[in-house]
Amino acid sequence: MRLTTKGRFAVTAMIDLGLRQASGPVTLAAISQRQQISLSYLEQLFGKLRRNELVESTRGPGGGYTLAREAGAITVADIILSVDEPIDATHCGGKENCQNDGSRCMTHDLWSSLNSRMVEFLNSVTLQKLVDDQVAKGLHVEEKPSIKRAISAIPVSQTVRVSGPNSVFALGNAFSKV
Amino acid sequence: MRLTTKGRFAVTAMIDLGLRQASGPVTLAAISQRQQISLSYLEQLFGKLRRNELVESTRGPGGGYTLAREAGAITVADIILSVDEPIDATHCGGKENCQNDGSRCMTHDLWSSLNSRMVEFLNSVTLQKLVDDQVAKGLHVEEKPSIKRAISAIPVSQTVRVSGPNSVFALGNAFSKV
DNA sequence: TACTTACCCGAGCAAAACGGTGGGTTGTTT
DNA sequence: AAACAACCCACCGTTTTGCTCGGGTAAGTA
Repeated sequence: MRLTTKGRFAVTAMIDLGLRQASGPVTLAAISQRQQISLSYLEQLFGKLRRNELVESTRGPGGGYTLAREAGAITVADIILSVDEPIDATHCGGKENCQNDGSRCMTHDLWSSLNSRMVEFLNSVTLQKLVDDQVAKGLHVEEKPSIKRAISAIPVSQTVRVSGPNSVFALGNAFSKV
Repeated sequence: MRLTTKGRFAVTAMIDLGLRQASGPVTLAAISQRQQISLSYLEQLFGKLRRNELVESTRGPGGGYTLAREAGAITVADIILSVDEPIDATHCGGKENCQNDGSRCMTHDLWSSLNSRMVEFLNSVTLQKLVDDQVAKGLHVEEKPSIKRAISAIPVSQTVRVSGPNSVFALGNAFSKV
């Protein structure tokens, strides 16, 4: 379990996806603009997220990404472990060829335990929780309903296509929670 | 809060120090041999640990490092934050110049909250806890009392000097818990 | 004083990872 | 056919990682 900005970008992008996917697939270009992450970098991240079956992709116009399962079933650990493949902090590569003077390489057990506790914790935080937090904060911070206007203004005109199999649920109930 | 092998090495070395400091200052050379970490790399890590007042050093023959306070008052977060100085995962450097289309840069609040939860968790794990775990595992894994023999065999002959102010408590009650 | 030990410090260095760019392809829809 | 957007891959400059080397300095011992 490594924890770098790479994993943070992935979580940020997934939250953005969780916030917007109600109105159909979300394009990486849109996430790139909103979250200020380069498109190609997002492509790399979502390639890994897709191979780890956290997101699903739809090609062609009106396509984009959606969550592969509900946000409540995706944890922060899932996301981070997908893009930040773990590294071994052991010099002996998992084998037991590092005993020197009686105290044999305590690195294994030590990190496997602390690591499992870390994963356990990050597994307790679901994407749904982070999305909810974001919605709550967004409402409290900006008191005027500029968000709702923005949401209802964005999709219709340019970004979202209202016909085709990719946008069946298009609008109407989008962000009904808000 | 970053989490790399650097922080792991630091924690590993600190556990080694916590296990051995009862018999006086522990040299980096000894930790280097036991934990298979290069001496100069350890020097860099312990330089940061000392500047963050987690360890104290004693120079000269018989010198080495000791914990600056009891192991129960040192947390994993203390260690990791000492050697792995944090980095900002925000593109806008703490300011609010990243609002684009209504949803202004949610990275700040998001990561500050998740980050504080991470630190909170790693702050709940003390070095004493890790040392105790290590002692317990060490006793269960190797059933024969080879550890005790090793401990009582090492200091007298070569490594530790029995005179001088650095080794007053030298032996006798060393590792009395074991 | 001379000597040893061991912390201290800085420069440097190969390898890896980070974050990003560019160009091209495949598939879908209009 | 044209537009769109996911997909794929190779490359790239920079930073970080781990580590080495070489010297310097403080504290003890003979």
